[in-house]
Amino acid sequence: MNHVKQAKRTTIYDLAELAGTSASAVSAVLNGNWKKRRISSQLAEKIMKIAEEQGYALNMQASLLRREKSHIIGMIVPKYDNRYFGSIVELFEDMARARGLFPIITCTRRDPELEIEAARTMLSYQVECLIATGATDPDRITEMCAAAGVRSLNLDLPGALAPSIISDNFAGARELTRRILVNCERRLGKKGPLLFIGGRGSDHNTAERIRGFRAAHSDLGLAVAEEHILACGYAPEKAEKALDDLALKGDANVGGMFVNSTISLEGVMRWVRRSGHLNDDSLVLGCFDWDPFVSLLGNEIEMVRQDVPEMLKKVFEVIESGVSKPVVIQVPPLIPQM
Amino acid sequence: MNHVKQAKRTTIYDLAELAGTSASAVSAVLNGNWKKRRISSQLAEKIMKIAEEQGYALNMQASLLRREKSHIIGMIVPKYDNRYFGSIVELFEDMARARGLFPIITCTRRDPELEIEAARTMLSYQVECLIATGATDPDRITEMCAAAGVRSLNLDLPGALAPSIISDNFAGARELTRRILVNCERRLGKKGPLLFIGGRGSDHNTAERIRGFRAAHSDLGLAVAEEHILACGYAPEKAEKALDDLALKGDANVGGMFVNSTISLEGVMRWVRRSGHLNDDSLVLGCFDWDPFVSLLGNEIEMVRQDVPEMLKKVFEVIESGVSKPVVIQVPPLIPQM
DNA sequence: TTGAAAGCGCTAACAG
DNA sequence: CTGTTAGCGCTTTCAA
Repeated sequence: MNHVKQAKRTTIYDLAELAGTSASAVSAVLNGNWKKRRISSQLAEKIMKIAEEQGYALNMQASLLRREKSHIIGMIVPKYDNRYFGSIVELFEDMARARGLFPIITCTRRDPELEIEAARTMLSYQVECLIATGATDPDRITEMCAAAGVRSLNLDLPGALAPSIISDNFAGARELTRRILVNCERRLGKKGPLLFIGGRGSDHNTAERIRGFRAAHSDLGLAVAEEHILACGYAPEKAEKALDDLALKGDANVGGMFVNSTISLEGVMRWVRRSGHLNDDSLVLGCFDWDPFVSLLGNEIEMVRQDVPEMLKKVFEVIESGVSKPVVIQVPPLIPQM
Repeated sequence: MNHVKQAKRTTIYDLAELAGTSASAVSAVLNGNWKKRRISSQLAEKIMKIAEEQGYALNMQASLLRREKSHIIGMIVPKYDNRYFGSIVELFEDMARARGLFPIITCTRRDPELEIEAARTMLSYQVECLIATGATDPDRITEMCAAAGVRSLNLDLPGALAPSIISDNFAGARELTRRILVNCERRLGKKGPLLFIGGRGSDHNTAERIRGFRAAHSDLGLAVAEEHILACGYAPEKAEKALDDLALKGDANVGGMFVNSTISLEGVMRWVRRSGHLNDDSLVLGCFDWDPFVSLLGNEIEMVRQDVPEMLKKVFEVIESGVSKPVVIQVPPLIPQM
């Protein structure tokens, strides 16, 4: 093992010279397709040994330039601050590698400009496929990709121009709402109506969840007041403020809440603690999202967990099937036994 | 905007032909260094317009192959399942981009094999610098990088061969322990001794935190029993089981605990809830880590938050200064006012 | 069983 | 002010 700092990296030409052979032989051996070329195993071993000794590392840029396929797969993701996106990224990397692909991921902080900047960069890196997770403007990304002849997919939030894999937000929200209502009756003796809080009314998922929320109410003959739907955004402070505003209007005597994400739940819980509803069963909560600490919060908060493994399974199925029509695949979320 | 699916991507030669000029002019214009070449702004604008129309995207592989520097910076990170690593990744991407670097990040699940596999791949992609975050075997990575003439840095967990930026675990743990002891006295009327739980005894951070834990006890003339140091690993189940075992030995009458991470805290809290210490102030906790839900758990859990912005600032300072000696830079963690 | 050579798309001298 | 040219390191025919 030599530790000489080399100004220039070792190339296959260096190895060829050391082995007394040619660059093409070295290339073939190092790529493992040397039986096809019927290179003597003697030469092959010699080359491998020398490569090892020299600490040779392939120059992927050169390799990729010459090759037709890059085997790079890209993903853009909005945030790393919750378990949902964290598990998407972790599992995506795993599954991509298992398929011989090289995953590159970038976080765009829900910033539309950054999203398309990131997409452009990924295209420069010759991604073969780009997955836009929770993108604010997925169709713009799809258009960019299409122009470069690259396929794209939407995950979590759907787009109109590419295949989309999303949770079944309507069914999940309806069932979650139903459970919160049941818990209300059991614990408070009265059935709702509930408050909906968190998320953006403009995003598809939130709209679908509100629809499910309404459906569950009307299933039981309950009416939902317009002012009890608070799609105030995702940030904790926004949820906290929305509840303060509601309380100021003297209208905070709801028995239960449907919270649209753990991030919003953070704000809700801060408000709850502040306003003295702590742990006394007087507030019945449900959250369309999952985090291990939530079940330890002590309010028996019902959770809906999006089925990340199944969603990613579908993602790779779509990629491998070659489908690029704008279908929407809905994956049922997981709801623990009641 | 043409939406024709092109089998072949547009190159600078295509653009040059369309603009009636040469590839080098196109290259210069697209790279922004055309005033150096004193290309007429007329030509420049024409080229840019055509590039736009054609949806041209640079082939980074070709560009990088020719250029001397890749401007790619790599990071490996153990997990995405907690706020600490999540914020490291998010901020790292930001800071890298702000410096004109392209960040590539990969998650290695605390798997030593995956770590070096990932490092090797990043080297193939010509990273100029590799940051090993919380690596189980940082020195092996440093050696690989050194052999390829690439600089490397350790973050969160130190190594012996490259600069390391880590939290001041000793001081942080000592202060956290002191606070837990004060809380014990205030809430329970007795001062410790405490239990230490979570982490691996073999990792530097855990060892330093145990040292700080011990120091805070001896500052107050308290002794720490060997069997009250439970470096049982990070997984929640391991913490839960360790506490069960301790309780079985009839030795669970500790007044307070120092929990080594939010991941371990998850297991601790499950055990607490199960064993009936819920919310009754009979258990005083502190956690060397931060998560917004922890402050909502209701046990007044003291937290130490690692100073991610400051740590990453140091990382880039070291990179930019060109230092590659194995120094260890310790960043004080943040502890909220008492 | 092996080597020579072309060329992937781009950049940077250098020569006008 | 602009074009020609020589590679970057690798893969892959093709010829021997």
